[in-house]
Amino acid sequence: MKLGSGVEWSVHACTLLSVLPEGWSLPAEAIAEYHGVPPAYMAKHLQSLRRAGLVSSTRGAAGGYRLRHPPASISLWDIVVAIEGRAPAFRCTEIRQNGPCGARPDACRAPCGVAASFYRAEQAYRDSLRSVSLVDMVTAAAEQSDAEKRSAIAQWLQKTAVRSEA
Amino acid sequence: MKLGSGVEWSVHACTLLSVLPEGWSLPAEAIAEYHGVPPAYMAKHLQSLRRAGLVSSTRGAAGGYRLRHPPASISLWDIVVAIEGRAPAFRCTEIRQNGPCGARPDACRAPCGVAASFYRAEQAYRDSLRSVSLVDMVTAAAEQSDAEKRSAIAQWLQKTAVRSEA
DNA sequence: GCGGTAATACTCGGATAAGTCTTGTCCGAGTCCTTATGG
DNA sequence: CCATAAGGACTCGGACAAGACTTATCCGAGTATTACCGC
Repeated sequence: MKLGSGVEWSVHACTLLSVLPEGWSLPAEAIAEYHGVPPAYMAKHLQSLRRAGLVSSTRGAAGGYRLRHPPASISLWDIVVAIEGRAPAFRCTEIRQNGPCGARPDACRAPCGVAASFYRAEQAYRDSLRSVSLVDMVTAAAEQSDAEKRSAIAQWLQKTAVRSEA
Repeated sequence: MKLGSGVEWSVHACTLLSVLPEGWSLPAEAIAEYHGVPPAYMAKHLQSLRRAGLVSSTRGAAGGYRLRHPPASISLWDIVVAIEGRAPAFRCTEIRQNGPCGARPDACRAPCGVAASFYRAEQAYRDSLRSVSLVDMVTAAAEQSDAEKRSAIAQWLQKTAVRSEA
C-alpha cells in the first residue's frame, strides 16, 4: 500500500496551475523550481498529466503547461488515475482455484469475498478523492497562508509565467 | 497504489485457520499447498502475522499455526497492517516548504490541504476494511461453495491438521 | 515388560539472492523568437 | 523602412540508467516423536 511521490507533486503542480490566469503557461522547469523537486522527473509526470488530458502543453520558446479544464472539474482522483493508472490496488489472483480443494473456474464468475471486500474499500477511497477538486486545494492553501505569502506567489508568477496560445 | 500479494495470501490463510477446530494447528507448508503458493514465501508472511499477534505458532514435529483470537475479532485491516505496516499510502514530503515561495516550518503545524484530503480518503478505506471480519470471509466462502466442496475441505483438514498445545 | 535416553525427523525462524517497479537523468524533436539581409 | 528568411535559443518528448522494494529461496534453531538399550 504505497503511493508514488509523483502523485503529490502532480496535485501541487495542478494547484499552482489553477491560479494561473487564462492564456498563460508555466514551463516544467519553473514548476519544478517552485516546488523544489528534480526538474526532469517533474517533467516526466507532467507528460503523464498531458496524456491523461488534464493539462495542455506548448513547445518551443515561451512554451509551457496549463490546465485543460476548469479547476472545479478536476478531482484528486483524476490526478491519481493519470499518474498511477486505473488498476486496483488489490489484485485478486484467484488462488481459490488453486490447490487440492480449488474451485472450478466456472464457479468463479462472481469475485470472491476477499476481493469484494477490498474492492468496496477502494470504492470508498475513490469516492472520497472524487469529492475533492482543485478548487478545494486552492482555497485550503489560501486559508493557510497570509497576505505576504500570497503576494509573493503573485509576484513570482508574474515574473515566471509566459503567454501561450491554446 | 499497489498492494503486495502477501495480503491476499494472508487473508485467505487466516480464513482457512478460522475453520480449524480449537486445539489444532496447520503447518505452513500445508497452508501453502492448500492455496497453491510458494511454501517459503507463504511462511514468511505467516511470520509477519505472528509478529503482529494475529496467529500463534508451535515449532517441532506436529507444530503449525493457529489463530490467536476469535475470527470475529480480526478484521481485514488488522491483516493489512500486519503485512504492509501502518504507514499511510500517501506520504507528504512537505514540498510546500520548498522553493522560492516556501512556507516557513512554524506555519506548517497542520497538514496541508493535499495531505489532509488523502488522509481522509485513506480513513474511509480503513473504516471499510475494519468493518469486515474473518467471520464474514468464512460465510462468504460458504455461500459460494456447494456441499461437495465443503466436505472435501473438511476431509483435507482432518487429514492434514495436527494437534498442538497453546 | 518398562523406563530412560539418545538419535531423528519435522517444523518454525531469520538471514540471504533474483526480479520488478519506482525514481532519476539525459539527449533528440519540435517550435517560436530574434536578427540579419535584401528590396 | 519593411518584408522575408535563416539562424539560434528555448521547451517539450520519449528513450535510457540507478536505486529501492517486492518477491522468492535456503539453511540453521528448536521441539516432539521414536527407536533403542539397559534394567
